[in-house]
Amino acid sequence: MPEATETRHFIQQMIDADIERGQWGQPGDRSVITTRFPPEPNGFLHIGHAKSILLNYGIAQEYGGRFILRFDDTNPAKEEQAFVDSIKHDVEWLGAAWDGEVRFASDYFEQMYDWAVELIKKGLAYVDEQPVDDIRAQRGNLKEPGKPSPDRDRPVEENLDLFERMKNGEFPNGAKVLRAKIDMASPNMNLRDPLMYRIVNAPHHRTGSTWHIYPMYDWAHGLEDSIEGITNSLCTLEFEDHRPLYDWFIEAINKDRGPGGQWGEKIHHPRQTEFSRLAISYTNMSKRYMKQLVDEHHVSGWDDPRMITIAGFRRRGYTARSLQMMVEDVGITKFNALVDMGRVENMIREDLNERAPRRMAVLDPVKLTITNWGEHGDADRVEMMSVANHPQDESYGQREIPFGKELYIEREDFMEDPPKKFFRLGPGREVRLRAGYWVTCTDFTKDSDGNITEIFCTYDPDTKGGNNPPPDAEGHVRKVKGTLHWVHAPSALDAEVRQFDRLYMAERPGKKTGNHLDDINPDSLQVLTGAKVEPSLASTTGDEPAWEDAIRRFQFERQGYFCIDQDSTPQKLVFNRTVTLKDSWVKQQ
RNA sequence: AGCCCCAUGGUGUAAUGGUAGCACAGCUGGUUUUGAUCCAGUCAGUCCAAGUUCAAAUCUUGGUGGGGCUGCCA
Repeated sequence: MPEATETRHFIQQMIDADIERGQWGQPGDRSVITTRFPPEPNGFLHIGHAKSILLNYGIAQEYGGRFILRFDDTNPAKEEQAFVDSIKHDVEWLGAAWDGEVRFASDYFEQMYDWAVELIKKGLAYVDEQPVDDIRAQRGNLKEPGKPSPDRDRPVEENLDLFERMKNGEFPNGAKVLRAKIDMASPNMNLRDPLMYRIVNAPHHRTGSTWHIYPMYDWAHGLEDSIEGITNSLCTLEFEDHRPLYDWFIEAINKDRGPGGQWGEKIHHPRQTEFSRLAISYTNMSKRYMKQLVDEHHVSGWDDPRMITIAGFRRRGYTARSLQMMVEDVGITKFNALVDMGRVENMIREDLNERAPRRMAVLDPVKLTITNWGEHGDADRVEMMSVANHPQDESYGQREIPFGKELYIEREDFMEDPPKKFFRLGPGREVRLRAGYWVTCTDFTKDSDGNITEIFCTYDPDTKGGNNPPPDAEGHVRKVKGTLHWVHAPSALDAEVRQFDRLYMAERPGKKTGNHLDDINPDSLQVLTGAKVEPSLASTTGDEPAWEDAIRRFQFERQGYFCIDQDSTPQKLVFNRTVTLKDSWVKQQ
């Protein structure tokens, strides 16, 4: 039934109040709301970024405002065009459509430079020529105030000259910096005369060799937001202490601006609000850790299905919708929460249960031969069985699957000496083969290691389609507890199935020893090369939904959800297990 | 140690001075040609202490616990 009252998180409530008050323009005008996602193009996006992207995009959508994608490319040493492309793809895949062209911080370098000059002229910034270690030592620490730099009171004209020469590339890396003149004794370290520019003589992926100085993040970020008219700068908790600095920079620029002012109009002052970043148990969101996993080949790449990158989730078979649902589920707060990985898995189960067509696949096959198949017709005959593609959704229709004398069933569905609660096959036991027939085990063979090599059954021709047999003379209907999946041996297709488990065994990887590699799960990847799948998987069939990313996903009945991997070819099918089905039998054992 | 932020069932959240609710997980039962899904029921919470108030999860103060801040990274 319909939703109860929709609850609004603290950021929405704040924006509501701002709009009502006319914080950004006419009271009541919702369309002024502008948000942004500002990644640095130095790596792949992860699931934590998805929260930020979807929050910012969702706000813009909700208010009828704008959502901007801006690359924060202020450090030429670490950034690459290739990452720009992967990030755009991931944002798009998530369903967040940005307004107009993609923006780049580097497009604003000239404007930022002019403002820096303005601050120098206002006596609010100075060039510091000290070595980096001296600057660091003077900054003090958490309990001791800093000391002013000997360069702090350098005359304006000299600062202007030096800064221009920095820009022109007259000095080597690290020779000089531009600093804001704020308060070396501030209890907030960010306010102890923070650096605004450093010299970096390196080519930039977009501006080439135009610049020899590059703005520091703290100087640049708020200005980028201001230039783009961002109303709400949403960021994670660790930037809380930086907010006073961002405010200071904007106010410093706005000093003596406005009507009658000598510097022009005041610039826009965005409102920053912090929320907690996403943390998921058994994972780590650190870009550094992820890079190490890739570089040291603990995984196959940034898009390894075990990675929590957006690309990894995508390749694993997660849908954008499941990620959207997850972000919605965890909500927006300032509390440092640790989301259980199980919640994330539940989201993809929920989505795929609804949307994935059903198929049958035997991952670890053992042969099952029906010994009386020839007694009720041609022993070589193949009967086509009709089965629903989705038990809860008739619109998915039915498909025909072959059934015959020789089948494969799952090895774990047979026990030589099964306990009472084992509702599957064992000597003398009868089970239903889904949409096939009921079969009773009459015999089996083993190899010298004790492995089951073949199972022999008789089938009941009165149970075609898996249906109950007719009642006996007294009106009793024979019942069966278990239903097994199977494939027809002669027509089954070979497939490789990659099964993934969590990459880390610890809830918080690296927490105990300080090294996340100590918590790596050695068995996080299991490749099954001998799987047998039903022939309909060979090519796309009409019942498959039009997945927005064209990745084909299925439920393999009684197993889990699987998608076709990018390594798959018509000659060699490769499936990735996205997630298992919930399994109360495993728990019971 | 200084400054900043946070604290509600197992987990994630709601309640904005007036009945502590929802979801997931768990457990019990029902349906079921997937031990899935679905349905019903059930367990379980305001970090501690003092104060303000007719009334406190909510406001105040103090504690406790957790997170963040000492890059020429973002």
